[in-house]
Amino acid sequence: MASSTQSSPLAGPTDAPPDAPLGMAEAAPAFSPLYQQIKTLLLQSLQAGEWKPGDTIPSELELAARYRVSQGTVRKAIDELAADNLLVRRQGKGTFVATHAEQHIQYRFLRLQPDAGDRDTEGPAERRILECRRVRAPADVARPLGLRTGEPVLLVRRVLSFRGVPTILEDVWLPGTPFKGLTLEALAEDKGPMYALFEAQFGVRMVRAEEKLRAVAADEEAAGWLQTAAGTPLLSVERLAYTYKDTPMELRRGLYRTDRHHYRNELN
Amino acid sequence: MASSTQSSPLAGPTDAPPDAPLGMAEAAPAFSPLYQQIKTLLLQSLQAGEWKPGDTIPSELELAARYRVSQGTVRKAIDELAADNLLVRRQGKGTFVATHAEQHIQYRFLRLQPDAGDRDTEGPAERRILECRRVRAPADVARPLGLRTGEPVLLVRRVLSFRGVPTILEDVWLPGTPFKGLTLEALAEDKGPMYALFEAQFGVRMVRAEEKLRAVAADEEAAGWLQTAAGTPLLSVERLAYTYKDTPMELRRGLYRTDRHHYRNELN
DNA sequence: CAGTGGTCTAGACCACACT
DNA sequence: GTGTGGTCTAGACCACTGC
Repeated sequence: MASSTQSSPLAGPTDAPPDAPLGMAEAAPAFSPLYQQIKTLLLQSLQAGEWKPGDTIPSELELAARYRVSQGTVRKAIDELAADNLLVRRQGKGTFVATHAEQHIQYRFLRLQPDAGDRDTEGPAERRILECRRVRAPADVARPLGLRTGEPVLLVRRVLSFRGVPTILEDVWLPGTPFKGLTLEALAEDKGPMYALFEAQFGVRMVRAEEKLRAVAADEEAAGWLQTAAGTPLLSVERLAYTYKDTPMELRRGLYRTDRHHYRNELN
Repeated sequence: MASSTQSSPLAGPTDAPPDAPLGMAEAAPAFSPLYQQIKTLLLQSLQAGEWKPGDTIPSELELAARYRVSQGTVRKAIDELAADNLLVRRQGKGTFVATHAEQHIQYRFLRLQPDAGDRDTEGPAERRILECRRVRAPADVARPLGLRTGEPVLLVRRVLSFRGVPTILEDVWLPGTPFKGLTLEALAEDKGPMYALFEAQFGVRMVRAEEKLRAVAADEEAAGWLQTAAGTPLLSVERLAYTYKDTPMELRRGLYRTDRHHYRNELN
């Protein structure tokens, strides 16, 4: 099996045309290893919802049989998906679709931490939804989300508090179509991460995100919500979150108080 | 070879004692796979300077022969080290020790980016060393570096400018012993990343780092160096950088202007 | 061409979880 | 015990680099 260069047991679309011109019209023939093709197929199954967050996917041997490759090959594909946090392996139990719910430690994307000392006594954040409105997307929201200016979007504004201290004020912008039906009530009643609700209610799983940080001065409104003085330095965090296939699905603009907390980052 | 549970072809220190009590005194027997042991050995060779940054390490087959394991096993060990950015694989050429010099895109740890638009015209940073002094470590510097208060450390203060605009003011604290002989002149003459100089001159390779970010107001001194007004919100970035074996080797406290730049982060 | 890393296989066995 | 992921091997062949 491993020999015939690009026989591809699955007639995948990644194959080069069987009679590509020898002159090579443009790009390289784009050799793609078998395990990459498997990875793509698994990704498609995930995206299509064949297996939902929290589900266990078929065993390595099953998948190997389905795709007509060796166990080692599907293993390598799964390894990469697990490295990207799309799948979670659990020895003896199986391989699971990653989820923002019950993800042993919640708030996977929230990098704000209490300063030393308060580590243990912190407890979970108290959430307060200020509003949830359907609006037309301003240009600076539409562009990053890949929408056109004026298309309908949802705007959720909320405040997170720790130990009673309002610490985060954020606006969450969501494209209107995939999140049709999201209400303030649903958000207010929900416990657990917002991204878990997105999975359960709308089948949208956030996979990765990019953040841009700045230091800004609190304006009157922000100062009010965060119970601090206007002009106080705040950490501005703009997050663009993506689903499968690198599709942007959420724009979040937050202001963080950093007098008792800090934003923690690891560099490798 | 793969069978005898823990025969360990290399008599590594990770082996469980051959006659551990069946009652299991305390922790688990700590089963450690072969490839992990190989990884540890490679790490030791790196740390000992057997192969220096930029060097090519022995081929997979050579290492497999040396350690008496299969190629696949050393491959997995190297894979993990490459994932941690300690090694770099180059097909057809070999496996190399990662380096901060010539690392195709420099400043691996600097996350500050020009805002959209200025991307191309930015060019390299202009550096100005303000001072380089030998001092006694204050408590808040000694602790994170794993030193005792009052031990000798080096303090380097510098300003980085982009397109003529002073943007970063930072204090770099280094333990005195490993960096004995570092002078302002050496720093001033050097081009290229500071971490490349550390590798070349002192054999210290920075492997990973942790950063804590905050928004703060510029005091008079910072405002002066950064040519801005006192009270301007600045991004405070405290970085602890580690060498091999998770040894902290540098503490850096920086203030970033974020009016034309932002701190970019990827969440996975 | 030889040498390096990269892919793929087939099969054996180990560690872990559930029943 | 059965089934799952995890480790290890041995060998074949492919892709890339440089002599």
